[in-house]
Amino acid sequence: MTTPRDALSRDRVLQAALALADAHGLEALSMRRLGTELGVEAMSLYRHVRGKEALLDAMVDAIVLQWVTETPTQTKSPSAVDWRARLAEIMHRAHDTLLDHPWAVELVAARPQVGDGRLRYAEAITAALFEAGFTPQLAHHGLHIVDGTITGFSAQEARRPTAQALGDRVQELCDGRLADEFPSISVTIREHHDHGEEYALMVDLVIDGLARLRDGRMPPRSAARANYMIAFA
Amino acid sequence: MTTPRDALSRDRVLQAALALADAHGLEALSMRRLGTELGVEAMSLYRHVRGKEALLDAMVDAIVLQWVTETPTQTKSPSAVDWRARLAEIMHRAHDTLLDHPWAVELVAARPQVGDGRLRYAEAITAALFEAGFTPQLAHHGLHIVDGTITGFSAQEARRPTAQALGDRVQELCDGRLADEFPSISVTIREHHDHGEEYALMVDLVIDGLARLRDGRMPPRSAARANYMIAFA
DNA sequence: CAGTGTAAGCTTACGCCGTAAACTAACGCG
DNA sequence: CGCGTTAGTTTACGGCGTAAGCTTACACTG
Repeated sequence: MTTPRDALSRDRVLQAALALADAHGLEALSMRRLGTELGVEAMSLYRHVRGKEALLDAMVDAIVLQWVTETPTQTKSPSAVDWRARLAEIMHRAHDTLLDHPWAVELVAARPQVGDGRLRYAEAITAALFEAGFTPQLAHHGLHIVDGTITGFSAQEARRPTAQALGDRVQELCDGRLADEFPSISVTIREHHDHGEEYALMVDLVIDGLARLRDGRMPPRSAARANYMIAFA
Repeated sequence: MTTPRDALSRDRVLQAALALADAHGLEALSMRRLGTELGVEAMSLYRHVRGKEALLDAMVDAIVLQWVTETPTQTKSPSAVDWRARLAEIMHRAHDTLLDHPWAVELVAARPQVGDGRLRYAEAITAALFEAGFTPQLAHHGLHIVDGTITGFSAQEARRPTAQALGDRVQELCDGRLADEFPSISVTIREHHDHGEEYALMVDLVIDGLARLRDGRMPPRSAARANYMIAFA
């Protein structure tokens, strides 16, 4: 009925979904609209995708995959660079990717589905830690620490612009009207703020912390959790 | 028509929404069902809540508020304890709260709305950092670092059980069937794993990093981002 | 006490959504 | 040619959020 050129395919559906989310946000991504965008009825999509949930999972995985796939201009092999640089690169790449696709933030946070992208991402981080001499146990922790940093901090970065747009109270804070109730943030909210620099700070903090962990250079445990548990159990 | 006892109110709606999400997950929370749960028609809820979005915002704020409100048994004033302990307490409390309400994870990640809860939460962290001698600039960074850690790492913890349940590939990994493609994680995936201990590790890492930041004890910047930007710009 | 304003809750309705099931039309291949 | 297979369509169902208008019951006033 149609030439092979414009035939649907799983990949074409996925790409269109990514494009639609990029252009109009996640809430605009409906099967019906996605079909329209592809010049096709909504139900046709189900030939190539199990359902919307599966599509969202695939979208997340496509994003995560970008965190670790090298661009064509990239020449050095991963093992050729210092593990610190390798981890920093992954974290910064994730950061930039999420800034480009802010809709992905909530999906990454909400959908733990394990796809090829996430596996390769986890493998890249763990391999870097192994090369740096981490024990399997610590490498495991390290993966979660790096992952948590990305999907938390870099996610927070990605949603920050929206935060300012919607903040009704934020304006009051800036005006100093809430200085009595919230004295500390009334001061800091006026701080100049370079998002990129702040994220770089966090990346360095985490990588440095990992190195100290590996070398047993962490100070004695604060036991704060134990205190907390006693106080609030 | 009804006695004041069972009259609706904004708070009753909010509490019912929290209970419904706790019991059956976020996807079960619809205005119609929430109404039914309260013995009322869906449209009645709109007398007390602007709409579903506003309700979700209120739910997030209620959760975040729990991260910094003291329980009745709590006696020490915040300033009476070490800033490290104070931060650790907030982070652990957030962790535990999110474990109790896993549906909140994606909401916290996706909804940057500033409500009273978030303001008091931000104030508590920033105040602790000020007491520890942080400059406003560094306190601002510190707030975002702590916040990012919570909403990323602790969120990741909260969704982990679901991850295992849905992981089709994870089983293959454990069986070693993917050892060629993913050698590193094939090793680490079998690591014993105490979530609480790992989170405590991260909390200590962050707090220690903040202290080093304050004291100017961070190693020279890795410049990894600069390299990355040159390589991939 | 009747009369009335007002707020709480209800009814109806509209346009979306995801998708199950059955249908049709084109192609590949014997 | 015939026929299974596959891609895409049609129709339909139940559910969603919520706009608009209606009913009811109470709180006051005169």
